[in-house]
Amino acid sequence: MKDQIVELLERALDALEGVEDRAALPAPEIERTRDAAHGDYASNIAMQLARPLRQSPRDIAAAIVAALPENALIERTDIAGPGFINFFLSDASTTAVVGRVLDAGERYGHAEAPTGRKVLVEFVSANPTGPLHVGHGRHAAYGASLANLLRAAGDDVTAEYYVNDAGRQMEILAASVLVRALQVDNGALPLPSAGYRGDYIRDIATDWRKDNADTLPDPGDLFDGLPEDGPDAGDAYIDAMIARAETLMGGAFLVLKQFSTTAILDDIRDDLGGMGVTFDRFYSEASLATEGRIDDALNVLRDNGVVDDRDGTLWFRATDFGDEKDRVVVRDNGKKTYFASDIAYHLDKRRRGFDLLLDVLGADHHGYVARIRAGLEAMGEPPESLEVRLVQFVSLFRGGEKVAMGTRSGNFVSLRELRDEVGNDAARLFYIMRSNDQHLDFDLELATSTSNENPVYYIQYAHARIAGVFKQLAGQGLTWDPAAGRGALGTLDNEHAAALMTRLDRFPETVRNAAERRAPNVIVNYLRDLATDLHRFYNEYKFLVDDTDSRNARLTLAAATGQVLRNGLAILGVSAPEHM
RNA sequence: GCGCCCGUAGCUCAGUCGGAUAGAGUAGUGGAUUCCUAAUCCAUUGGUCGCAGGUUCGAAUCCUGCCGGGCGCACCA
Repeated sequence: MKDQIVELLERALDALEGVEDRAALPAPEIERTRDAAHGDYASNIAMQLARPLRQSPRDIAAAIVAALPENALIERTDIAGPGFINFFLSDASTTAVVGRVLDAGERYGHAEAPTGRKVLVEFVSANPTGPLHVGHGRHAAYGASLANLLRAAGDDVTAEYYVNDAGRQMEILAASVLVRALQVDNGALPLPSAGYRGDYIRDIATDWRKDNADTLPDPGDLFDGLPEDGPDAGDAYIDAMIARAETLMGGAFLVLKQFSTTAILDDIRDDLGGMGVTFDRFYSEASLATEGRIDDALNVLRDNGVVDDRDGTLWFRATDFGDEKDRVVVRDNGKKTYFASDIAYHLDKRRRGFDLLLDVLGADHHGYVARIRAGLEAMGEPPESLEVRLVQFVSLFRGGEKVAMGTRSGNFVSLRELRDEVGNDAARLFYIMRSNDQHLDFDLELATSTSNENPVYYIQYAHARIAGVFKQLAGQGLTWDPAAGRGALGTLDNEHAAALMTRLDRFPETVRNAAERRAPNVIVNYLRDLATDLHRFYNEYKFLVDDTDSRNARLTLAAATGQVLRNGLAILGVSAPEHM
C-alpha cells in the first residue's frame, strides 16, 4: 500500500515541470496520519521541495496532485496545513485488510519470509542461589516477549539462560545447606553471616538429609577453631568452613553442592515455566571450564597479542578496544576471573553461529557492556554482534504504599508470591507495559483490579466479548457466512468500523517496529488501542442483527479483530480468554 | 570526577528515523443499560513537553550546556 502510493508520487514528480535534476531532490515518503481527518496517509514532499524549487509548498503540492496518476486505491487527495498532501484510501483498499487477517490467521503480523538471522537472546541468568524475586520477573517477561517478537519479525531465535554455577557462591550455598542440615539435630549451631538464610535453604537441607544423613560431618569437627564470624568478618570464616567441610566430607560435599544447585535450578525453571517463560537451553558456566572453552578464549587473546603478563597476572588490554581500563583475566593465584568466563561464553555463542548476541541485563550491569564488547572485538568478532538491553529496576506498590523489598528486611517478595497474587497474565503484561529502560512501579492492587485502568482486563475483555458474540450466534437462530461477510464489508459505512480496519492494517508494521526497537511495550499500547476501537464499535452497533449483509460483515470484522488480539497477546505471553 | 538511563496533565505513563490543535488511563464533573458481558461507552476540566541556547519551512523528538532523580565505575560472582 505504502509502496504503491510512493510510486504514484514518484511518477507525479517525474511529470513535474521545472525540475532539472530529480536525483538531487529528496525522495518522496509517506507516513500514517494521526488524525482520520487528514486521511490515511500523508506526504510532506511539497514542503521538502519548497526550498530547492523556490516555490511555496502549497503551490508545489497542487502541481503534484494535478500530476498524480489515477488509481483505484485512492479515493481522493487533499492539500492541507502548510502543504501536506493527504491521501484518503478507497473503501475497497480499507476493507481489504479483513481478508488479509483471516487468510493469514495466526501468522498475520508475522514476517512473510525469514530474515535468516540467528539471534541468541540471553535473559534472566539469575544466580542459582535462591528463588527468583520480582526483579527477575521483569527480565523473564521482557526477554520472553522480546524473543517472541523477534521470531514474529522473522529471526531464528534461541532463548538461553546462563547459569552461574561456578565459583564461591555455590560453595557458600552448600555450606549454608549443610549448617541447616546439622541444625536439625542441634538448633544452636550458628549460620555463617555470609551464608544464605532464606527458608528455601532449610527445605533443601531437609530433602538432602533424607538420603545423605550418613555423610554429615560431626559439628565439633566442622566448627571448632574456625576464625571469628561476624558482619565484618569478610570471607575468612566462610572460606575456612568450606575448606573444613571439603576435608571432612570428601566427595560428599560435591554431592551436596550439586544437590543444592539442582534443587534451586529446578525451582527456577518451574517458576519461569509457570509464567510461560521457557528456554531452549540452560548454559552452565562451569562447563566452560571443564570443556576448555575458557582456555580456548584466552589462547585466542594470546594469539592476537592483546594480553600482557604483569607480575604473574594476565591482563587483557581492553583499553585498546575502547574500554576504560584494562581487565584481569587470570589472577596471580592462577584463577581465571569471571570476566574470562564471560568472554569465553560470548565467543562460544559466536562459534555456535549466532549473528546477533542479544543480552538482557540489569541496569546495574551496564559497566560490563564495554568490556565484553572489547573482548569480542579482540577475539576477532564484530563488536556490533553484541547488543545489550538494560532492564531498569522494579518497585512494588500496594495501593499507594511502596512495598519494602530486599532479603535483609525480611520483606522479600518472590516472583512466585507475586504470580500467586496477581496471576500470570497480569504479571506478564505489567512487567512489559513500560519501556525496559524506564523504572517500573508495579502496583499489586492495580494488577488485580477489574477496571478500565487495568489494561490486562481491558484487552482480554475485548477478546471475550467477541467470543461471546459468536457463542450466542446459533442460540439466536442466526448464521454467519464468512465469504459473504467479506463481500459485504462495504456496508460497514461508519467511522468506528473504519477505525477498526485501519488499526488492523497497522498490526504488521507495529510488530516490525516493536521488534526493531526491542520494545514489546509497543505491542501493549497497540492492543489497548485495538481494544478501544472494538469496545467503541461494540457499544455503537450490534453484531447479531437480522439484516444478513450487516450481520455477515460485522461478524467478519469481529473475527478478524479477535484474530489480531490473539496474535498480539500471544507475542506477550498473555492468554486470550473466551469468557471472563 | 567519568559513564549509562530518565525528566511530558495532580498521579502513572504513551508519543522520539522532526511534521499539521502534544495523547491515554486515573483522579474531578455530567451522561448512556427493555438490546450481543457496564470488567463497556460518550462528554467535559487539566500541560511554559526540566531550564537555556542552536540546527530547521517546522523541535517533546536532533545538537550543545546546565539543573534534578536513579544506577554503575573490583585481581566478587
